[in-house]
Amino acid sequence: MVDIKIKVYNTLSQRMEELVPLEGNRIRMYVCGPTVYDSAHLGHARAAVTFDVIRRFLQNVGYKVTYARNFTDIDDKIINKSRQTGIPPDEIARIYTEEYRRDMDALGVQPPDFEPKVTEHIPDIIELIRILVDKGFAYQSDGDVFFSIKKFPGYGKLSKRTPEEMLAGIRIDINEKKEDPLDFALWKGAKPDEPWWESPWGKGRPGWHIECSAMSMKYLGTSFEIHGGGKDLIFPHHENEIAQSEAATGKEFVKYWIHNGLIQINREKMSKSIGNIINVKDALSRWSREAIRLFFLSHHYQNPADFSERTLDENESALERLYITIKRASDLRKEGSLTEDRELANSLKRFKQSWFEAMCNDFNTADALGDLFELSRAINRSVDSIGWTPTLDEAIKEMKTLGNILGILEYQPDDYLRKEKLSKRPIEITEQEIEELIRERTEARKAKNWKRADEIREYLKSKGIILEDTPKGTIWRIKTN
RNA sequence: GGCGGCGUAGCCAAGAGGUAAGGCAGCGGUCUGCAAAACCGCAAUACCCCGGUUCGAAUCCGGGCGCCGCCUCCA
Repeated sequence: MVDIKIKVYNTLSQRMEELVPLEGNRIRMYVCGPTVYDSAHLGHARAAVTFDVIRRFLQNVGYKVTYARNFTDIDDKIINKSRQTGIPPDEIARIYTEEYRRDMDALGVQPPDFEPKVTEHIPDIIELIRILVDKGFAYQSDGDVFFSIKKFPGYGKLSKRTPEEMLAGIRIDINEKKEDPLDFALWKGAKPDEPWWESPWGKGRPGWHIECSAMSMKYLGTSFEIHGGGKDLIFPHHENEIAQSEAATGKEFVKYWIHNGLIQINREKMSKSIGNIINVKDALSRWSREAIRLFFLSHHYQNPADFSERTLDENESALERLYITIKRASDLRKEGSLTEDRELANSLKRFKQSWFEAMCNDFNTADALGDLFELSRAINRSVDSIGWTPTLDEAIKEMKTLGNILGILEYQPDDYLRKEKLSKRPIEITEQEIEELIRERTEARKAKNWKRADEIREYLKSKGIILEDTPKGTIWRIKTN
């Protein structure tokens, strides 16, 4: 059994609640994945990283987590893209699905247990719509099938507005096929040149919301613990999912609704129309994946996160600090005091506990990171004052473990400090040349030829290489900024 | 117009009744041939403003000001 109390903010109740599984210690979570018609951007990345960390944390404290994230691979946007490019819709979907997987992998996001695609679940979707029609929640109208929001009394409970309020601000075109302007499509009759599937209502394709109901219930059951996604999905997407699912099953669909805040660029929404989209690939060409994760995690997941190059640079520097700590502690000779470092042991205990408290408080990664940095300082202090002790090994191990739950500190220190950074800012010098110059400089230093030694260090610095003279010799790393 | 959120040091960002985490940048010191890294120290004295509740408020309440999101495809 899991004996730790985790509090989560539930969008549905608008308050913090204790996370309690519907049964046993199993947590099922479904997160809305991308519509695959274009490259993944930082918004997709944040959602993926947020729930990746939630999943890792829940697993770490002992929950058995089943995680599903869908691909919407048939949709108006895909069809439009196909028209623009001449590439068939299924090919568009295939290209961007693969790209999304590569991008998420590059960000260190672990693949979900299930990644269902809409086009592979048409029969499940049709079956769900049929149930809704049979129960009188949905009606057919000229080849389309609509959900009748009037029939579902709870409509608006997630987004906290009544149908009257929604109607007041409505800007959508009035569709005369609908009985009520707020009704939404479950099934769309095929127009000429559109992909279609056979259904009891004629040729067509699923509406946008029904897929997530059908697929989440298929893989996770008619009721499950966590459903997540970006805040922008609360209405209408998630509101509609609740209506469809609960109308069909008569049961509560999801216990906890979790929504991550959106990425902003210069205090402004990131969007196609503004033209300020930052792709995952572009971000990764400039910053390490862990610096990007650190950027997300240094904000509470519910808050907006304002992107800027400066902030990302700062996160890269901060990450470097942690890796340098690991490196200098790991490089110590395992000799000297075999007794434990009491002070470090106490710090370790304290910061570890504080870290878990932060994570249990609605996955407050920003707070938790503070503990990681404090642990880092405690480790450095121990290295400076005592040197190697068994406690030090333990502290480093723990620091990595806590970092790993956040999906950081997964590199070997040298791989991060040299190779990873090298790939971000190519330098015009080879590792061999660097090593050779370091040897020459070491000789110069032995001869107390400080002029030559400083010359070499300055030269390497101009190439983006930082040298450090340590008791064990000279080490190098790539300059951060 | 309706609904929701935000405003904390030069910058980023936690905290949400008990006297301001952490990171980046900066300054001073220790260490160093000099550096770098690390460590120590300094740095918010009204936490947007004005009132109120309280022994006590950045945290709660009321009123302003500024900014943002959703209501339309969107992570």
